[in-house]
Amino acid sequence: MTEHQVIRLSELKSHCQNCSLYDLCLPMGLEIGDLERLENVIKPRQSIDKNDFLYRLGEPLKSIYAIRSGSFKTYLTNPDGTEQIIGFSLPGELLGLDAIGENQHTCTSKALETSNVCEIPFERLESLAREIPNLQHQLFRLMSKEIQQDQNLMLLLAQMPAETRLASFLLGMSERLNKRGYAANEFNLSMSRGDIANLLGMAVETISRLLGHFQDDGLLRVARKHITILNLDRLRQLATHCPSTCSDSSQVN
Amino acid sequence: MTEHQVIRLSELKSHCQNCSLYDLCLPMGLEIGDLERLENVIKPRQSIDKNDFLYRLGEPLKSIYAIRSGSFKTYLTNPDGTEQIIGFSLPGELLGLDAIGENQHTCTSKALETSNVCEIPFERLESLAREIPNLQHQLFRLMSKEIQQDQNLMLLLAQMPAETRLASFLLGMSERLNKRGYAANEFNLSMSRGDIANLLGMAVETISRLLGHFQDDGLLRVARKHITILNLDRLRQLATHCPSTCSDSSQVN
DNA sequence: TTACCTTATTGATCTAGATCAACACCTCTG
DNA sequence: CAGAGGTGTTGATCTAGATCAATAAGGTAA
Repeated sequence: MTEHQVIRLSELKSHCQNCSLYDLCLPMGLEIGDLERLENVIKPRQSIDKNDFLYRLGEPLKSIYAIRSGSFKTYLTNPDGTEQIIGFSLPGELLGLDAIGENQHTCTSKALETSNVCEIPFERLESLAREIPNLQHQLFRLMSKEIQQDQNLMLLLAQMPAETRLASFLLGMSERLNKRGYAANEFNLSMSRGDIANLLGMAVETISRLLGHFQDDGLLRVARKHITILNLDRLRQLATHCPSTCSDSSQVN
Repeated sequence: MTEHQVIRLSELKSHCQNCSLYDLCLPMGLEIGDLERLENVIKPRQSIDKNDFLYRLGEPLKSIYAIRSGSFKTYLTNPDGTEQIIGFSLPGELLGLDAIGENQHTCTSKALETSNVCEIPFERLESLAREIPNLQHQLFRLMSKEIQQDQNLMLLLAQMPAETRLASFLLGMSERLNKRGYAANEFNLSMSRGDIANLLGMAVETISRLLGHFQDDGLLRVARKHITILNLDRLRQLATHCPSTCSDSSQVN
């Protein structure tokens, strides 16, 4: 009984300090004292079942969320009811920043698998940010990063051929997962082919075929959702270099 | 002589209070006292010639900019040297927010015509934002809006046919210009066809042809850069409704 | 004014990738 | 474990819009 209570009490508070995602997430760079103040604002982690919504289009902004585990897809719904996925989110990333502008969510976020999030009431975060300069800066930084990410995707969508889009997507997943402590060359995609196709603005069939080609060319091994990258360099070439008439750019970043 | 000095002194300070763009721009919602503090931080307006850069990819973040007059195009440059326009900016809008994440600009901004901007040193703005809650909120709001805008463009690029993209673009320009006090149904495009094509991920020829069709259909009158919208309702239909078979929503899981 | 260059329009082809179609396969449920 | 609905693969066609090509119309500079 007492033990049970102790456990529950301890779970009522987030522990950013012990979190392995610390340096990817909001509290990055905060000092111990400030960190504790932030932890006091963060609500206990919540478990979200697969296919449950974290928030939906039109809901008023209450909180933003930091992903502890699992993954999400975020999408817009256009007038005719079709959805447009605008991104997948991984542990350590913040969700809900879109809502600040209108004070309500402009998109919907749905769990791709059972996931855990830290909930951060926005009003309290905002006032805390005024008191902790680093926190304010961190928030600006994270929003700015999201702008950048979106812009990079726009570039892909506007002018890159399908091959480049998919290579770039896989590379991005690899890098992001790697930052979170997973292997860079072997991972599971939590989203369906349809979701990937939707994000990248192509047909499911094209995704399937390209994965096949990549495999034939010895770039990847594809087993359903499990991807093994066999030739990172060439994948990187495909992702940056556009294959057709791009003379030669010896820029490798 | 004295008169001359007086004039110059008065120009050394921005006057958000008298600015017609007040309620679109950063100072929106600030109280008089706070507004004056912000004005003291803002550097005197600067004139930028056509084709001059406001900032360039890779430059360290010093300031963000509010457009007073004129217009800009902002673009990424990808490895092979081609550019991808990620947006056009109009008076009252803020430029440079992308740079906060990496502390350096991740894109380039170039004047489409002779323009005036207010320069706002970012560090001073950031510290002022800590002292003025409304200003902080306003900054969050504007960044969030930029995220939203980018996401909407992603939707266009990923799944809308060319006709819808262009209709949506024209409608957007009309609405934004209208907010700034210009006529909604008659305006000049300051950017070239090539720039529009690049933004929307299509070929110049397609832009030209579609503008022709829109004109034939009585939607617009096109005279080089001068656009007159003749049938706003139908243009709006084209922009939202996708023209083909949008009967039922194709859901993606 | 002419000469030159950039931007825009228009027509004729071509192709990347969408769509259509058929099938294989998981993974749930009862 | 049979049957059903979702998800993935593969092949055959089709088409929106790119590319190629030629011309026109401004703009700018001498």
